[in-house]
Amino acid sequence: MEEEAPHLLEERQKKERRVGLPELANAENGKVVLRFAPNPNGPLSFGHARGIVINGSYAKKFDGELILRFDDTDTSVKPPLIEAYQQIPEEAEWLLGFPPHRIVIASDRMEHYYEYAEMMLERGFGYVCTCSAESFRELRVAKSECPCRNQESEYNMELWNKMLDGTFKPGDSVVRVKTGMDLKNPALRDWPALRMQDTVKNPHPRKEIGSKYRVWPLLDFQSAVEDYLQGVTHIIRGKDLMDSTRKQTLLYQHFGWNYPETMYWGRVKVHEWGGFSTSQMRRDIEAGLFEGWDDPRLPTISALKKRGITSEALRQFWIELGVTQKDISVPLATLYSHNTKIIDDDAPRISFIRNPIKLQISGEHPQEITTLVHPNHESRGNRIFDISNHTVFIEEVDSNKPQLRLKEFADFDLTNDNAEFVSQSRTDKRPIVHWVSENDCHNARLIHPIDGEIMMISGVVENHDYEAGTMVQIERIGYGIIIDNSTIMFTHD
RNA sequence: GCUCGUAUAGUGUAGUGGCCCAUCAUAAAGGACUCUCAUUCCUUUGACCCGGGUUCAAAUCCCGGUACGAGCACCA
Repeated sequence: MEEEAPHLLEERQKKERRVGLPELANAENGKVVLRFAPNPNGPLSFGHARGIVINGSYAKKFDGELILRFDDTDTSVKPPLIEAYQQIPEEAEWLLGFPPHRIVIASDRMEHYYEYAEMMLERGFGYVCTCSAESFRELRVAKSECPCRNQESEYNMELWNKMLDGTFKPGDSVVRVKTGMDLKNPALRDWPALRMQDTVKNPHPRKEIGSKYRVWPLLDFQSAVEDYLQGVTHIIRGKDLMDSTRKQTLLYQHFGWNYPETMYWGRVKVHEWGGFSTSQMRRDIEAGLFEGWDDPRLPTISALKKRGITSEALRQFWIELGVTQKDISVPLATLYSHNTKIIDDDAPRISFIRNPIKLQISGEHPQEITTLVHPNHESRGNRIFDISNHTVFIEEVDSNKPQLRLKEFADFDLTNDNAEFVSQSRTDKRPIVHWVSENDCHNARLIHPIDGEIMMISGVVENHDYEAGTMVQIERIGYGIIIDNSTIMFTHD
């Protein structure tokens, strides 16, 4: 049987659960080229991370390339932010663990777009349309052609030159791709490829570009041409761009090109954040509602990084969600759970006392207590608390417990601010609370972003010399990241 | 209005006609370990949108409905 019908044996096998990313159609090892193309109108946000992680992971898996492309062709509606040109590649590298293989800036590639626009006009599958946006909208709905559609290519070139030399003004004309006004899908009918922008009034923020160009490509055209020029083999993007694929495929047919393989993901919301738009965040920051792009309340990559979310957790999170076209809403708990698994084994334990209450200790007791930096790793060393002055701090919420055990120290009975030593060994089920000795702590604050507010919790923290950026486990509170010697940012439970 | 897409436990996700009285994770609840409300481990709860059809056999294919989302921008 093995020889005659091996497939029958194979089919008996239990199907294994697929883990990780789904298969990529027509992917040849070493020849896969993917791209992620954000508008640099702000630094990367949580949602962008999906594009970086998914495309980057496929590039890595197939030993291919990831292009990071700045689609910065709009200077008025969503103008680029100059800092983003540097910040985005840094954030992309942080997220991926490797830098993008190529970086392409659309505003550096205008001559190419012009070249293909002219080719389109010369070959007769594009035309300069001088109808107003409103009147064309009516034509699109009515499935009727506009008069400009049947112009000779010489005349189109004439009008094109009027766009280039500024005889035409923004709004006067636009270059359209001839796809058909009778197409079933209204979104595809003779779509606009290039338009004019007033770059004197709204100069491009890159100073080498500034007011250099009047005519600018729109996304569908620029992206399509650039994907071709860069040899992109696979496009993975949001399903809101499905009609973009259809538009671009029609353009590719005109040029005689083959469109890349495409995959889409659905819309993602986070329970705690709702939707998020870069433009809106930019307005809010400029209005002073937030401290900056890395304000811990914001769903940006820089904020998450600053709060102590690891890139590894972000990668696992997005890969786990996969590339389904479902519109989903996920809780942050999922991301936090990944993060906990990554940091816990390494995070030193530290005591932070919120709203500290000072306690005088009476009775015979040890002068010094030693406890582990990490309960699962003795090799990580000890923490030492000196209580020779008989003074410790506990949290205010613990101070109303008449009987308690100071963790790793001893059982005590409380009366007001006095703690009577009972026993060093554990004698009953009294609650165990964390504490610090007055001799080994200093004033500190815990920054806790919650519900759109930033709570500043003052207290005392045990003395430590952890560097900024160290992830710690704050005993009985959660995980946090060291900001400086007297500041910890709360990361999550 | 036209066009397109999606629909599996609370939340995500696997599943492409028999292996599925449905996978894994997360969440919740309970428990073990533990001198943290941490980590680790164990247990439990819990789902194929609805209605037809095709087939010996459907979560999986087809049709209809419903719900949700997206596009129809001189934004990306």
